[in-house]
Formats: sequence, structure tokens, C-alpha cells
Amino acid sequence: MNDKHATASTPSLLLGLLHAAHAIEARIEGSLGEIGLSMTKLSVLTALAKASEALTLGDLATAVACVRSNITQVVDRLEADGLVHRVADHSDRRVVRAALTGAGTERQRDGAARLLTVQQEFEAAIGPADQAALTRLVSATG
Amino acid sequence: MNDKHATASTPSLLLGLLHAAHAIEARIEGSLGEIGLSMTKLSVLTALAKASEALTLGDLATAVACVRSNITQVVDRLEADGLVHRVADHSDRRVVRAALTGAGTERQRDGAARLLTVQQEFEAAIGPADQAALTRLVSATG
DNA sequence: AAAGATTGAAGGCTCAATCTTA
DNA sequence: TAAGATTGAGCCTTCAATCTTT
Repeated sequence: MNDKHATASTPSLLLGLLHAAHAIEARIEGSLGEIGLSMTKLSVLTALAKASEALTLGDLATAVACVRSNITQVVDRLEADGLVHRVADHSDRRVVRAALTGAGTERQRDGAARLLTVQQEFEAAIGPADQAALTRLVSATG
Repeated sequence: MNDKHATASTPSLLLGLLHAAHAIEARIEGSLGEIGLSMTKLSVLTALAKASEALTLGDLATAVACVRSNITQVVDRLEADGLVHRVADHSDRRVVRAALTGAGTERQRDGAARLLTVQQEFEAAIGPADQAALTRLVSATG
């Protein structure tokens, strides 16, 4: 009858939406996982690729919309993966910058291509009218 | 989570959806957080309340759609909160059941009420036509 | 051997506290 | 004192390995 997250009496649209979002995320994470990435890692790599220069960890936190301490840890993992490396900023010794490695640049491209594929599948799966409705929903919620 | 991998020029519908879902989740978590709950904890409490009996941790994992080891930890925290307690099953000594405490029963009600409020706000905020579109989307995705 | 639960390790997230440099 | 980054602790989630009981 209802989804397991739905309360007994109300087949909730909201919970259904959350469920759908999680399913999509799982789909994306699955595809990115095949090349050793995650949405989080790809986001950071993409922010760096777009900037085409080494960004400070603070800028990265802003770009990815998370807290600074989170970026510290993501960059730790990215650095362990050899996709990014930390560079000191000599004009202000408090700041640390993250720079893409060659492998990081390649991986970003691969990841972005995979993400794009999922996006296209998604948009192909829903009709134009529903896309318009979804656009309204997204702008109303965000 | 990450909204900024949407290019400035191309606001992807899919990424927008994910962003909206995260915003809603944050809204729910914020409300539940005021009474010391989370969506995860409320889900487990609600599964228990609906069953009106002590469920095995395996049944709980199925009800909440997660892996068994996850439930072990969530129940650890709920037990530490005094909302649930583990009971041994004497007919099969491998199984452990989780039972609601009095406080757990109350907290579930409070949490469910708060969740319902957010759901109602959400449904009030979107028009009937868009609700229908969303319903189609959810069934297509799930 | 198979099933139920737990543990350990890891990714991902937050907040509060800390350290260094401005 | 402010700002930038890090560390520590906690919550949520998964997978792989382990332990006990069937």
C-alpha cells in the first residue's frame, strides 16, 4: 500500500519525494563508485576544475556548501587518492589551497560524464509537463 | 548536500531535485532535533509503534530499509536515550528484539506530530497539479 | 552450513574546541 | 581579536569479518 516511511493514514508526498531522491542518489553513487568517486568527491573536483586554479579550503567549503571541517576531511581523502594536493599560500600562511593533479583532472571529466548520463536518463524519463512542475517545486523549496 | 555542482549556466533538474530534498530533510531534522530525535530514530520508533510489539532487529532493518549492522547501532543510541530496550527471545537465542519504553512511545508521538506538520506545510506549498506531477515522478523513480 | 546480531573500518556530515597566523 | 584550517566527538550509512546459535 504505502511506502514504509509513510505514516499509516497518510501516503505522504514529501516522504515519497525523499525516497525518490535517495534512490537517485544511490544510482549516481553507484555509477561514480565504479571509478572510485562519490558525489562529494566529484563536487570538490568539479569546483576546482571550474576555477582552473588552486582554491583555498574555505572557498571550497563555500562552493560545495558545507562546513570547513568537512572539506578538510574530503581533501584528505582526495589527496590519499592522488587526485588533489595541498599547496601552501605564501602570501598568507594561514591558508591552504587544493590543486588538481593530472589524475584528478581526468577523474573529474570521467565523473562528470557519468553524472551527465544519469541526468539525461532522468530527464528523458519524465515528461515536459512534469519537468515544469518539478522546476517550480525546486524553486519553491530551494 | 552539494548544490554547487550545478553549473551556473545549467541548473540541472536532477541536481535541483536533490538539493530540494536535502533542504526538506534539513528542515525535518531541525524540527526533530529540538526533541532529541532524528529521522532515523523516528523511523525505528514508528516501526515499533506500528507493530505494537517488540520486533527483531532484522525485522527493523527490513522496515527501515537498511542493513542490519546499521540497526544495531541505531538501537544502541536509542537505548542510550532510554527510548527503547533490548529484550532476549527465549525461543531462538540468536535473535534480539527491541521494545519501546514509555518514554519511547511518547517521543514517537511527538516526533510523528512534528513530521506531520512539515508534511502539511509542504503539501500546502505546492499546487494540486504539481502534486500530481510529483506523484508520477515518485512512482516512476521508486 | 546458514541465520541473527555485532564489531571494525571507512565515507560523509555537523558542531565545538584548538592552533597558528594575521 | 579575527580568520583559516585542523582535530575530536558524535550521528548515519555501508561492507566485510566475526561470533553464537540453529
